[in-house]
Amino acid sequence: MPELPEAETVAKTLAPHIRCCVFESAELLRPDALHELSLPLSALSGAVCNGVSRRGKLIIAGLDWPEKPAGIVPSAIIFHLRMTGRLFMGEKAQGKHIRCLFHLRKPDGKPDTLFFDDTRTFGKILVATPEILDRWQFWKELGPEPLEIGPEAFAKRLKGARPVKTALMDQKVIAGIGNIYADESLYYAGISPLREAGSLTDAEAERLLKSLREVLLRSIACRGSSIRDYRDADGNEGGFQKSFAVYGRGGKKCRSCGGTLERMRLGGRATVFCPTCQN
DNA sequence: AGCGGGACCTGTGGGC
DNA sequence: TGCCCACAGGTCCCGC
Repeated sequence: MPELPEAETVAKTLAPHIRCCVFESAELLRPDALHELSLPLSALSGAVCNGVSRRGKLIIAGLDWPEKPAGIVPSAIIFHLRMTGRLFMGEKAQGKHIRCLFHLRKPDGKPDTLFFDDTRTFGKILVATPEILDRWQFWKELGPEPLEIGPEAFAKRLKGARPVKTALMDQKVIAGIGNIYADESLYYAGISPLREAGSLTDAEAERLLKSLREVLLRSIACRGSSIRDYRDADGNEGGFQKSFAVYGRGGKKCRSCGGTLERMRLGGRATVFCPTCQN
């Protein structure tokens, strides 16, 4: 799933469920769901969730400590859902791919459980301190947020001989863009995914950033895209998949020129574009 | 240095 | 109906 709009939607829908809840205990059903840099889940006991945010495709549950215990105290739990990770609440385990359970105590004293479910097991949980984040290369190198960066800074980051689509999907260049939103934004910007990243003019880079923002914001408004696995924290599908212009539409008609959309592989990923409208 | 390809997993859908 | 293969929203690692 989870590119930026899906991570944003999960963060938004998860927050009201877990904000102000106490983490009492956790069960790790699949050990490799825990990131190699993570503190053990036992370090969470007594933490209170102070909110849920997002950075790129990462979902971040912030932690407060009403009574600080001795020892190392985590400041956040970071979830990377990768392809098929899901976060949702429930009374008891549901589904056969639950990787981790977090037992919570709500402000009213009632129990609740946060589930981390992940069919393909690529997803990761990181119980982190600021020092751990400082050692996490992926985090340190994560590029700027596409909804915050300005056009000049964005243009400067698009460089090199590699295809512009590959650059867009590089989390070091810009955070949160995956296969869907790379293809969609390049289509709306009228730029071929094969163009050398460094060959874009300032005007083209600005157009690409504008398209990227518009696509991301439209998708966020639809609560993300559900191709197959993705659901928000309430179990609801997104709706933006109904609006795809090119993703998954190889061989179909371009909605702008009526020509046939071309499908190819680029950097190992399925890529769809209009050879007439994008150059 | 930077690229392409494969690996990591499980499930699904299409073609035969 | 059933089998096999290709493919799936993301990163990481290796060799060239």
